[in-house]
Amino acid sequence: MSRAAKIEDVASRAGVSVATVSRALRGLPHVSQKTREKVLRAAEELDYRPNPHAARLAAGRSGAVGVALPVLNSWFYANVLAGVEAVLAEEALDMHVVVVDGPEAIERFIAELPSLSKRVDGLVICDLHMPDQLWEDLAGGPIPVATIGVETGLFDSVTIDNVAAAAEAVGHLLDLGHRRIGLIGAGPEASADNESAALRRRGTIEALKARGLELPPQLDVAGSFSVAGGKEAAFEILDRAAPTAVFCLSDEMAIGAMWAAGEASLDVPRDLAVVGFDDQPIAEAVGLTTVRQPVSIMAARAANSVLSRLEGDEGPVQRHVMPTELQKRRSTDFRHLTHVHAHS
Amino acid sequence: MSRAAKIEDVASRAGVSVATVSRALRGLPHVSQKTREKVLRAAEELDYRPNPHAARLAAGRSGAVGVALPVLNSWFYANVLAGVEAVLAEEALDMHVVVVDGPEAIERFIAELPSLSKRVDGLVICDLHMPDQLWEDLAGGPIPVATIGVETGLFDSVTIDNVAAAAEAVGHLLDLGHRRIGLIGAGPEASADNESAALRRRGTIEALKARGLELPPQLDVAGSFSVAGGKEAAFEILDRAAPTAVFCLSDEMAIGAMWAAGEASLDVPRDLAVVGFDDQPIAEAVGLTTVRQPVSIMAARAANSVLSRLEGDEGPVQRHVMPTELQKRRSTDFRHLTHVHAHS
DNA sequence: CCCCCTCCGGTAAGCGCTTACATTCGCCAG
DNA sequence: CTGGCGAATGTAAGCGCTTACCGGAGGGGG
Repeated sequence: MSRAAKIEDVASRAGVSVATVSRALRGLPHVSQKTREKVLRAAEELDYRPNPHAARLAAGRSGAVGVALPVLNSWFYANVLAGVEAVLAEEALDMHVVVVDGPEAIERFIAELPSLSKRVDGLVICDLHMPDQLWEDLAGGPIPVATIGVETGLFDSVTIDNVAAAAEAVGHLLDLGHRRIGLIGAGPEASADNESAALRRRGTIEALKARGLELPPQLDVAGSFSVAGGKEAAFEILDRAAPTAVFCLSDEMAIGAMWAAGEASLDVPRDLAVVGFDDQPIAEAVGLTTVRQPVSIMAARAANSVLSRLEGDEGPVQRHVMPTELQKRRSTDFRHLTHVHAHS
Repeated sequence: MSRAAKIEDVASRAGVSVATVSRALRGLPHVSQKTREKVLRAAEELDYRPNPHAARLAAGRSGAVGVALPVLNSWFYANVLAGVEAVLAEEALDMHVVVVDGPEAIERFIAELPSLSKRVDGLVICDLHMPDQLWEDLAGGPIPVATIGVETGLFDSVTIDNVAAAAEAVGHLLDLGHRRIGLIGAGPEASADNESAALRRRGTIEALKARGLELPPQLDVAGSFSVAGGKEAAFEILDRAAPTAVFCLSDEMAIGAMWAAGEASLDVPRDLAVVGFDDQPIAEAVGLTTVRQPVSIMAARAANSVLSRLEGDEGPVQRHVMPTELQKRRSTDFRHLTHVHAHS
């Protein structure tokens, strides 16, 4: 295998200068049709591949877009990634994944931001929380950014109305007659690092208040966004407050809660109604009532925002608020409840 | 914001040459302790960040590792990604994700391979199938590769014993007395694009044969590796051959099959036993018997293989075959017939 | 006291592109 | 026929870093 061809090789084979090759290969103007074909043929024959690093160095662009998210192996974030990937692939852009989990990773992310800005042309940031000052620094930086799940006012964002979505979910439970409703996934301290959770908690509280109810501390527990986390939190809440329903901030947690209910010999939904959040495919399979959010569409929209900024769009910051929809299923099916809660 | 500092700025501020700065910053020898400190201080003061593209161009290394996989939003691949990411993050390497789904994406992947080789230093390839010739080309290429789920003999690989794992799963069903066992996820044509599925199918057939049984075509159906795919395939198989058990090649499919059973008013496991593959957390939550494979450990191992090759390890090709373990749960529990929650 | 060897550190030549600017080439109006 | 004017192409200066190679400075043995 001879060493890889460089632009110079193509140039001499096509009998033109490197500048012409560069222009021809990138479809720039000021190249005659004939020359362009000659160049393309030469490149083809040599199986020429431009060296991306050289191109990036010279042009100052990197041909890559970064995606920052807190974890990879949850349904939600995997789908965010998939959504972003789909649009980047379309544009032949590289996808650079950065996982920012936990405080010290955020620390590192922040420290590396200037460096990151040099290696990607744009950035999609999902559910990351950092001081306002740093967002502003980012906004002052060289690359366009779009956020998912966070609203800074500085960048294009795509979010859902977490408050309303949670209120709808909890309202559904209230309509069914539930009065002791547990919330799993936020906890009183929520907001520091999980804005969505905090907002959903607020929606929950508002829905309760609208009926003259409160969210007592023992029905308001945090927990990791996983099956195990949901299970654990559910056990805790069942133990402390005997709720008739729980609203879990992710489907994984909800499934964990259903698991816990089963282990506690509680029937879902008769003894415990469960509502989740996300509507991953498994939710429908197990009959879980949940809030659907259009994850990959949201991700795609964020990616597209970055792309259009990259293409020079200087318009005002766009805030996309995507629709959510409560999917009512067996886990809250009122027909199982009529007898039990008829007059509560 | 003044323009970003370059190495030259650091050099003059520290009163040394750029060469010394480069050496000092990268921890190379031939720099006295005193000089190194001086340089580090200058770099710190200027908030200097090396331009990765320049570094890569000059050094020929890219500081990034690629990960190629067929999809992002399935539990298995999301965990592969997470596993790889964890080790790359440790080494401060960038992760470059390439999704290769479907024939024309493979086509494109192959076409872009030479180019990809220039932008990453190494590559982890997961469950990709392409002609031997191309694997050999890759092996002749400049970057180390490790594979997950495929065994080429040319690269370090990490796999599981799919045949044995499937045989164990099916053996379990046979031990329970099942005789009409459906297989979902492979199908008679398997192998073209999904080697793992083909091997698991072989294991299934072998286990059956060991008991003098066969896998009739109507019990041997393909299907997409998703909840919906599993559901659909299950309906088909239930309709055509009334099995007493199904072995699904992923947990998602198994959950889809359980869903289908429910819709067909069949009790799991009484009327239909279900076995999955992967053992994602949800499997335990829903009591699904399944084959556990250590996904993120496998991914991490593959990533580490690439890293050690990158560090110059020239040893012989390593083939890691990771252990699997059948997790027996309610979905195949014959005792379930009498005790509804006889499960820990 | 001189020489050679070892460390440090500096000089400068790239790495393979992009692009501002210069140059050439047609072609048409005068 | 010739000057002029775009369009096409070439020239060459970087982009910011790495590294081969070279010189200089100590230090110890002869």
